[in-house]
Amino acid sequence: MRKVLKEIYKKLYRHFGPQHWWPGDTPFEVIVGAILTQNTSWANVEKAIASLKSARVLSPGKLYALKSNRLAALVRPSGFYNLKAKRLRHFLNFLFKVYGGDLRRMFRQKSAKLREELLLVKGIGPETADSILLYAANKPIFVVDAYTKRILARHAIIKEGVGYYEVQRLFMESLKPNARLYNEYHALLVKLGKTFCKRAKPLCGECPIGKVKRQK
DNA sequence: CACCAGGCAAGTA
DNA sequence: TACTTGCATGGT
Repeated sequence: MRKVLKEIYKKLYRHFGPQHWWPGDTPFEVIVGAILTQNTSWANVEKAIASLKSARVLSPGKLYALKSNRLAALVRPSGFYNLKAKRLRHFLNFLFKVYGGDLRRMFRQKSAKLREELLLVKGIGPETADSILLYAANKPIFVVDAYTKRILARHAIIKEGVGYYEVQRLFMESLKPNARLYNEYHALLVKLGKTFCKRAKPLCGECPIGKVKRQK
């Protein structure tokens, strides 16, 4: 089992190559993207980020100073705009209250502690918290999503319906704690999922990891 | 037309 | 604990 996940990574990387995921200009942009992308395609998130940039408000202080309805209007292209405006606000409240609005200070916090704090923010669940830790803070925390579970289940590496933390632990106990690796691996799993592992039509025959030896 | 996209909170049982 | 639903839009 320890080796299976490494083998899958190699196959995915050979097949798809590097994904250049989360090309945000700043860590703050990545965090905003992590909240806006919830249940939303990345293309629409980019439109929302672009509108924030053109309004020149894509920084913690500027965003914090916006009225809620103005913020909602700016993030409208990403969908769920009223909800997401609130969620951004909740995060900013936390950031300013606990870390004085200073992201670098926040990232200096121990990742386990920061993770707990992020999960207390309304609108930030496990996947978003881990995305922030990995993609914005560059901490070696593995991000699990629906594709990750589905792909592993299809290859009989896990059972259907296992919890987020079980899957996360599996990755983190099998791989060295390397943020660069976790970053690429998660992105590759999403890529594979979109290509071959949709719910409606499983195409595991053509899947590049289809022939991985499955052990228990 | 149905279904999905890089989820989460709140309500219910 | 484990489901269910609202949240809103744009692409395929």
